[in-house]
Amino acid sequence: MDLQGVKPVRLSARGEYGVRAMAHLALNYNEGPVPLSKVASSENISHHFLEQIFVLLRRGGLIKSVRGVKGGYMLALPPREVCVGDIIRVLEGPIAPVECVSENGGNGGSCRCERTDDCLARHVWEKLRDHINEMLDKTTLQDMMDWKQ
Amino acid sequence: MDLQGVKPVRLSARGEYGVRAMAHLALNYNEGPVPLSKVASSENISHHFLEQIFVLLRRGGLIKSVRGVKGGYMLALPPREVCVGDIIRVLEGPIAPVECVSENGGNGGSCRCERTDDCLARHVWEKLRDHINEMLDKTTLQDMMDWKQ
DNA sequence: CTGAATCCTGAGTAATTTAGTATGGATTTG
DNA sequence: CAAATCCATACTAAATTACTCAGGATTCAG
Repeated sequence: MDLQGVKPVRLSARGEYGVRAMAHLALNYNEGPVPLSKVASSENISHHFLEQIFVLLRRGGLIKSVRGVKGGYMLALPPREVCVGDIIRVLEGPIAPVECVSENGGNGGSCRCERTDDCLARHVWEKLRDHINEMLDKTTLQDMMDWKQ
Repeated sequence: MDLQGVKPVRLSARGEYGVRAMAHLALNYNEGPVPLSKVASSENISHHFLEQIFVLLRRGGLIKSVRGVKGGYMLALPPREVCVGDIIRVLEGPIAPVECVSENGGNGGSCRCERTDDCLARHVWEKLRDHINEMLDKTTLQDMMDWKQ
């Protein structure tokens, strides 16, 4: 068994691109819509793939769109009010290290372990899940811009 | 695009099973080797798949094996000295949310974003990576047993 | 009022990864 | 020697990922 290409606790390209694209929109907040082609080329993301990502972000209420010539996308809220956790959850679903401790998880979903209370590992997964969510929810797009120097 | 089956920041079955199996061995520390079949059946894990996991754990120095009848596996160190982060890294490689901030990553690997310094997202990934590793490195098998009541 | 720039929608797909299975060999104890 | 165990390599079906493809709808400029 090779361990090449095995990467734990990873985001998919959707989440990674999505956060980068949202940061791009944050930098242009209040300057009118930014066309998708602009974001795609400047962030080096496939145009069509980014289109799919923006569909999810729009449906999730994180961005607004303007159609037609001079159209484009813009943040639906000020950068201070959009956190990275929101972006990732909209693009990838609930954040959890294993199914057991996922939102819908518990025991209803496709949990790989049928025990609940007497599972020694469960508490680790819960703590990890909460750590990750808390950190991502505390970090806003504004924070990301402020870190830049 | 459906969001079914999309789960961010997940462990693979290898990591999840591995931690459960190690916890099982921890409960039997200093009581002689535990046969793989015992762990597999009691943890509801495929025998052959768990065999592959134990190969990695042994090569990683986390467990020792005894061959033959009455053989089996046991922790190579006391539960206090084995952390969850070690287990996951042995089974799944370096823990990082995106390639850019992975061990080998930086810019050498297959990073999806070629910018390094001026990437607004980078700092978020670094903080998230450090948060996750720190939490998993602070949690030992002994801690997991102590949490049980 | 037409053409270009944009957003919008759904289907399709090649490559990779995952979570195993299959097969058989090596070692030790009773 | 037989059974229980570990050890090693190769294979594979299903799912997922990261897109591409094809075309439609809307708006603005000239």
